[in-house]
Amino acid sequence: MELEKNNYITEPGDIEKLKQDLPEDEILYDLSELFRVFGDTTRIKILYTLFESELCVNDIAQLLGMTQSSVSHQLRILKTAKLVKFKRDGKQMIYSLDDDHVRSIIALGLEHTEE
Amino acid sequence: MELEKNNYITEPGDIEKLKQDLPEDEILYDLSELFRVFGDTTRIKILYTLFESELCVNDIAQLLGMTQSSVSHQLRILKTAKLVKFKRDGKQMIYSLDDDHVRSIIALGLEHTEE
DNA sequence: CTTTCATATGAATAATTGTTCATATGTTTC
DNA sequence: GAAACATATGAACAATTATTCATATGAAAG
Repeated sequence: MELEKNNYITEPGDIEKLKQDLPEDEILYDLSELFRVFGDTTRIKILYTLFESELCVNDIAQLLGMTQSSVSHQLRILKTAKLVKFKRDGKQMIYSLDDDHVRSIIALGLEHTEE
Repeated sequence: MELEKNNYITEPGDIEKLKQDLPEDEILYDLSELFRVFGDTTRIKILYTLFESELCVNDIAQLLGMTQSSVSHQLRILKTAKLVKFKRDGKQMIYSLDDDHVRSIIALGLEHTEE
């Protein structure tokens, strides 16, 4: 039988201190939620098509060889995450990137994967 | 009945041109795969704990109130994605962030969510 | 070499999620 | 107002995945 012993690098008190340094659960949840949106091939592809020009739903679907329905579903998720915005033009909805974070986040991701 | 008509913003030929500008499928898949790793609350939390100091598995588990098994499973995914690295110290495995992309990607993500 | 401690891993389960199909909403044209 | 077109949306199904439980590996201590 062992007596009390502590092989940990951190002292037991340190754990408590580190725990307090963590951001609130809600913030970390929102953060992971954002990345989850980027974490799907279809959505990444959609975002990429919008890098160059704004496009309507049908164009995106054709470009990616996907159904209109599937693209529309995914656009909704991208809208909710404020990654794309849209305007109406007659019967069509024209989608475009919402802000420059999209570009920079994807660029950073590429830097990592390309290593 | 309508005659042939084209309401699209893009000309039919443009679609083909845009299609060629898209990166290869594999690159986009790897990219979404990377973000999928960030897209889980547990893994984001683990990464965050490693922002301040390197830690062993048990410390991380205590810090986050999770089981050792669950943390270990997630660490494996983070290892595979080259987001964390580790060294052995006796019986313990000491984990730390693998490169600075982790910090910058998370920082960018926070910028977006905090808006 | 047996026990203990720290971590890893495999299988099973539960929950989440992307796509499809059918249909609804909304706009334009006649 | 009816028909045609563009997009959105709800339900169902299939696939992916995070956690748990049990157990395996591997190191240190006696």
